[in-house]
Amino acid sequence: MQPFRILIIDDHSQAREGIRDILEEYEDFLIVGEGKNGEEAIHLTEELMPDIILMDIQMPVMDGLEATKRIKLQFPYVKIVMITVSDDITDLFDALKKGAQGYLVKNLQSELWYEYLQAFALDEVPMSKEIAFQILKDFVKNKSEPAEKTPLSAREFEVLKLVASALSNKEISEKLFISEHTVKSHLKNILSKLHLDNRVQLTKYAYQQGLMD
Amino acid sequence: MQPFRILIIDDHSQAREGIRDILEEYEDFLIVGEGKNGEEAIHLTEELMPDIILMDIQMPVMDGLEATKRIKLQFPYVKIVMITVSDDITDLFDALKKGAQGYLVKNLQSELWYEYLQAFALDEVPMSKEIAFQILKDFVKNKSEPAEKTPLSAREFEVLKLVASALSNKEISEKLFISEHTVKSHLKNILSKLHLDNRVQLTKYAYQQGLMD
DNA sequence: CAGAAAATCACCCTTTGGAGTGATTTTCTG
DNA sequence: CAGAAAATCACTCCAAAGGGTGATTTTCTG
Repeated sequence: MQPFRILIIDDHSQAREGIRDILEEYEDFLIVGEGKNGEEAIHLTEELMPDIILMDIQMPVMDGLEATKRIKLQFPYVKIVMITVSDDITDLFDALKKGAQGYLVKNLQSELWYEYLQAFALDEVPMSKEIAFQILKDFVKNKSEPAEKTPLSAREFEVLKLVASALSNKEISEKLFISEHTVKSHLKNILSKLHLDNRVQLTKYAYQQGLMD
Repeated sequence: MQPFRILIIDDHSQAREGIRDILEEYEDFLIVGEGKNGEEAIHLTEELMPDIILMDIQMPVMDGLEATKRIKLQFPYVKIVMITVSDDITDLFDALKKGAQGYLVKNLQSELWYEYLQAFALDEVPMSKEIAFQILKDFVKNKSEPAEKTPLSAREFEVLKLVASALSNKEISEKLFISEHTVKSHLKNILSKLHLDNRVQLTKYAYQQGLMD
């Protein structure tokens, strides 16, 4: 089996080194190139045809989000994982909207990097449930008023998961010891926040985002 | 009190071993013989006079259903429990019609095997529909492999994927150039075949089974 | 070709879901 | 503590979904 060809894009050379050190330990990953901004990312992608691009979000010249959007337009089959320091969670949603398939926090332990990328390369995980959940939770905790992109509350997230588990409103109400009215109310808010129309779309969303087991 | 004398009939030696391993832990069960097809089952029954026969359904030479029918003709007081891998639900009903008093799914936890056989041997359980129903329900819930007997047609699979894409029946009907009635009809059949209740469960199923992109 | 299986459509009826609106209580947080 | 956010509940209305039953046409297959 051939190794997965990986391209690293980050403006900090130490960051690139760190990632390289982590991944070089594993034979099934081959780092085929490195770049330090979005423009280089595009050129290197054309040139090297990597399987996976690890892309920093904040970069000079052209940032990771813009580069992701353009690369996905030209090479939709390339997988792009955004990397970032753990603070700027909100950018993740933009990243996903622009076409990134995954998301990694820089200061993750190296084994987790490997585990995650391994699964990611094999299409097993769109984005791990834990990471997604963690991000959402952090997001709820840290961010207070992004006004436009309102995060789900913990309770709403709970309801979300039960809906996507294919429970009816009635079943959810019994499980949470609240009235069916309340479940409907939560669901209404969830759908509104996520810009979805019904529970089937929500279920699809939950699974695609890797929020479920 | 004497142990119950048990005869195991299964064409797979590992299966027999598995069952033996489970039952040997309990003193009130004694395995008096083993056979690998229906013919052997008949001979061994004449020879050994077991109290209970655990009989696989699918076997070469003579299958478990036929063997059950003949043995019950000759030795009506012998109790026969059909054992089977979890897939072939419909065969179980045939087994009951042919005279089997009970059945067990192979990949049941060992404690349940014991509990069930224990009750069975003591005539505490007249092999009622309750158990059948219970086991069926459990096993539909836990082990939801699509039954081989009823695979989805290509069209049904097409509808399945559209449903799990979160399209409404109306949208699906427009996409496929058929009436909404027909979509409902397909969906009804799909849900029935997969033992699901609604489109949300189907969506969950589709994603969990990796049927979606 | 004939029978079986699949696909198509129709109608009825009940349950569930979702939008809209509004209100009260609880919890969090500066 | 006070105000904000979240959680709770209630009610109406209409659309969507799903079960049951049955029928016709098309396609597959021995």
